[in-house]
Amino acid sequence: MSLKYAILGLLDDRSRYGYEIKQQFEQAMGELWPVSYGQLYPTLKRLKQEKLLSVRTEQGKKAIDKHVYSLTSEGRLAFQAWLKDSSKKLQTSIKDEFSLSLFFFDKMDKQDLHRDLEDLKKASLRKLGSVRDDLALQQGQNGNGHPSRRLLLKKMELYLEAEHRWIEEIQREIPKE
Amino acid sequence: MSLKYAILGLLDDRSRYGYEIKQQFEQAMGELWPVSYGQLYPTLKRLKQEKLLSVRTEQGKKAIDKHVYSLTSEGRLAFQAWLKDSSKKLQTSIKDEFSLSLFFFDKMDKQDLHRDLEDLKKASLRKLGSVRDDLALQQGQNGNGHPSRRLLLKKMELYLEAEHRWIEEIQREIPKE
DNA sequence: CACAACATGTAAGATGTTACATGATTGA
DNA sequence: TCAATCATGTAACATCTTACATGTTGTG
Repeated sequence: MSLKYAILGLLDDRSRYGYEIKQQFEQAMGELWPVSYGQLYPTLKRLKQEKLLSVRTEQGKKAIDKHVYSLTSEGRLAFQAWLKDSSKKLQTSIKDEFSLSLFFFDKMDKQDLHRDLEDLKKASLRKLGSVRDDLALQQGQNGNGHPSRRLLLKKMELYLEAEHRWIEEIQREIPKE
Repeated sequence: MSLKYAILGLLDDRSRYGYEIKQQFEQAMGELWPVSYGQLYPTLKRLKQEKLLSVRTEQGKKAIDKHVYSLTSEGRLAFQAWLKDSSKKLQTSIKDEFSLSLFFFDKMDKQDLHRDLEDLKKASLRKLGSVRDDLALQQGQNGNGHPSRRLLLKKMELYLEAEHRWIEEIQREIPKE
């Protein structure tokens, strides 16, 4: 349900075609929130069926026609209602494969585990570094980047720090045996 | 792909029936990792088709037969290979509805936003409190609980702290206007 | 000329949730 | 007797990823 409102919101400003929606969203959100065509185009189709969007075909210089989407008034209302709705949640899910594997902690080779932990820690720090670089860049071109990009990057930074701390905690707690 | 290995791992110790798998997993993982029947039973069926599990029907006192699953040797190998595999990732996803809504930050009523932020902060602190209570409990019955439960709770605590910090950062950064 | 970027889409599958459907047993 | 717990499942939907399929236009 998120892509739906991302689309509606982008079209609230002006009409756009599919390719453009993806570019714009990912440019602002960065690598933090990728959108695949395999999801985008079917969603546009569905939103059209739901009468939240209308389409017109633009024959530009290009051979391939662009399908330019606009919000219907119904679509605009739907977006505004969503934006105002206060039930939007932060979804902090901690379910992932590595965490599951800890469930079988006692069956694990402790040396393998500590090797994996080292790798995960390195990966975490690498990501953290690149996020911080991005944040610094954002700060540099002051107020130029999309404000939500800064906030998202900040969120990512805080979460990666938490991840890193957690890994170190596991390293401390689990004997190398 | 996670539930698959949760099932295989639980059956590595001994045979179990579906209901029991769910109970055992959720008891150890707590509310942090719920498993629905709508996913469990189809997955069991699929794993049987993949010949990773075998089934026998147990007619106990109950009228409803229990379907008792055991690992095949293939299943045991699959589990061990997974457990040893070092490519298991930590998946820190920061994509959720609230974060998306920040993308449309400039379209938002700032008072609504600050009200929502207050609510989210309260919800975060509530969850954090209950996680910390659980952790204290875990500490109390020393070494009695499942060790991975402690680690998962700790992870949750760190992530909720990050979430809380992030919310406060947004509150600071975005003018109330 | 080759390759990146532009532009559209479909098909299959992974991974779940929610709601429905059924019925027995146990304890208050 | 009434509710909770035990026990099994299906069906519909939701959300997203990956791989496939096709062809043009601009740039080095």
